[in-house]
Amino acid sequence: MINPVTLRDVARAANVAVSTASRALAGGGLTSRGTEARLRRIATELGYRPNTMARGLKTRSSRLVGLVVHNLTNASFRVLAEVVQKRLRAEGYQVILCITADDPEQEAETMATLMDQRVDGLIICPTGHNGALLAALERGGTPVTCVIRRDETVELETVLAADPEGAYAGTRYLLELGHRRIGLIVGRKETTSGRERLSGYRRALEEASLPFDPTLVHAGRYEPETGLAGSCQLLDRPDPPTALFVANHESALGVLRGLAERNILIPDQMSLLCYEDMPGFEWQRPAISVVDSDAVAMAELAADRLLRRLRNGADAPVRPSSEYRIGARLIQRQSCQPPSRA
Amino acid sequence: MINPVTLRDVARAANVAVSTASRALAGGGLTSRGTEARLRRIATELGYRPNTMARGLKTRSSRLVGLVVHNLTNASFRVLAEVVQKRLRAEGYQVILCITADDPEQEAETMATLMDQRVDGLIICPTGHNGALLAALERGGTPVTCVIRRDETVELETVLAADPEGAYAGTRYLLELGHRRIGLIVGRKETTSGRERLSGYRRALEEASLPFDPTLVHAGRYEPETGLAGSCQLLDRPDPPTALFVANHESALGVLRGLAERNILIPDQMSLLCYEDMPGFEWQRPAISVVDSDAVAMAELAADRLLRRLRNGADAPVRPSSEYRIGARLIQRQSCQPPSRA
DNA sequence: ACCATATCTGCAATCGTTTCCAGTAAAGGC
DNA sequence: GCCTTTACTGGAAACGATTGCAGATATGGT
Repeated sequence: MINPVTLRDVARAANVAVSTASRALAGGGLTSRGTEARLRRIATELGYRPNTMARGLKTRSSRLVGLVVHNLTNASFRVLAEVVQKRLRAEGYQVILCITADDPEQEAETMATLMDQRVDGLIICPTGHNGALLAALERGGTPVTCVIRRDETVELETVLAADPEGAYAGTRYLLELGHRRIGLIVGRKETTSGRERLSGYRRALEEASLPFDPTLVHAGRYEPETGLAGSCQLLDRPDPPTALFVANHESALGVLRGLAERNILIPDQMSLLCYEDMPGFEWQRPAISVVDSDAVAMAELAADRLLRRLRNGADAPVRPSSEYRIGARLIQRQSCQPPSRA
Repeated sequence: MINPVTLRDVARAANVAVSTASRALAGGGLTSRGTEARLRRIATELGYRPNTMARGLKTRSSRLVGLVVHNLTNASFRVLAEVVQKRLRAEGYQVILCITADDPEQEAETMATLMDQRVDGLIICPTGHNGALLAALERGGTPVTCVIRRDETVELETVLAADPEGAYAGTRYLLELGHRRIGLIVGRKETTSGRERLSGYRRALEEASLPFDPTLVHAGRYEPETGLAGSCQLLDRPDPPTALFVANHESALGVLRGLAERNILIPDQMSLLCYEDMPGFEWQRPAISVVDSDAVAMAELAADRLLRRLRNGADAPVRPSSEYRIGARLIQRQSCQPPSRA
């Protein structure tokens, strides 16, 4: 930096001590109104900007928070990043973006560097394999808020989608349309969302006194390839389902292709319902009906919870476990109909 | 932080001065091999992690770089964020994510806080209204690399897509298929990309000795609504074009809907070519052909250029202007055909 | 007039590092 | 064995802010 005008420069220009300058610029009425105004004027004249590192060193707060996500391709993560960044900036915090690719090792490394930066807080979608590190952070006084996924190994403030209810509502919607054979393409059982969405599906089936047919379920990673593989499995059997419930928007791309390649028309020959909304679904013709997990609300809540604890300082009342759920909404568009032939 | 084990603690535990401890852990052979090993051992035993703020205060480098983009919805920005984050992290830098919504005021505010953080460098897609601030940063010794868009008001290292060539290649491809009336849906003239893509389109037309018909061009923001409006304008005329060149992937969503609503089949009744690839295009049936501006390559190059200057320190050879262009690639899929009836 | 109080200001220590400057001890040259 | 060089190490001063403490001035009560 060529022009590092420091507090000392400001103080010198105003003929006061640095301490006075500091107090004046901090406001809070610790100096006379006169000096405060004068210092403020001189500071802006000189273009003084406080050095965050020096301040942080002294005050032990960096005004930095870490945001740790698996990627930015998934719409939930993307929204999370946008919303969190916006909300935190409004409160004077900067966001350090970290991407782990859902890899525990990268996650651990990331956390180490975030601790080095002395971040004031952390919003993370955990892999589930570094609970100890997260707990250590929290114990050290750095609030941690988990989002989208829970780390099962440890008790932390966590914001989740109401997946069981969402999947239940979606399945029930299809059932009420008259579908009896509903294919489910869902996430792996290792993930919270995978398990919970499956459970909601099963509950709706049970309630309708329909047997659970495991061959109608295809589980895989959240990728288009999964959807394609799933549609092969489900559509090419002698008794294909009349409706497909795709529990992730990335897999949905593969499913759409699977359907198109077989010239199966939506919604006339096959009803399609997806989990998690994305821009393309609304614009697609026919527009895809979805159960939206409301990533915006989740992100807002996560930011809110973290900010609350950030404000309280380390002496915040630490509840041992607090889990928040954001309700899912069924958005009916054009991709679901009663089955053509009962 | 409950456990802030400092260098002093390490030094004390090893019975040496802090300065020795500092040198030992820094490596570089300024201490005997024995003490270095011992200090290193003790440091890990105690779980010592250097305080980035204290170090930064002294060394005048924060190992932080700002990444400023308009949003994360656009695929180019998303890729930029992912790639830049990854490359910089590999070199020990953390990325501060900033989102401006293409708003000059937010951009200015963002830049101020980034300067406060004493970021070591900046990668930005500028709005074009804060050139002075960017220039000031650069002059102050903080390297700034612009990407995707250029700030016309000032000379900075800039990485751009080869938009004129890309649009030319795309248009030419359609011309060679035999199309003579090609609709263009493009960005606003205020943006570099909008102007340059239009110019490439015109050049291809001229070369083919075809007249430029301004009524075949629809310009607007990079949003689905633009595509929808554009398709209304172009498709509902008595003499609609036989091919559509959509110069942005977000508008493409609107165009796809416009076509679907009119039951116009791709590629039989209308050829469709888009600018900028996105995952959906490949999975769509028919798969959409694109001119891809290769956001990954742009991001890599931007990160490379910034890193190079970061390594050289402020004494880097500052070339007054250096503009890099990343070539576009035509990816032929299934959405383009010769026109059905000449 | 005098003292207690309230208001403001300055000095100096501190946060956790790095780095300059000496100083000590070992090594080597003669 | 003495002197120069080399190899390590320790002390102390930064970096740029905040903040406890004490001193100085103004204010008010009597």
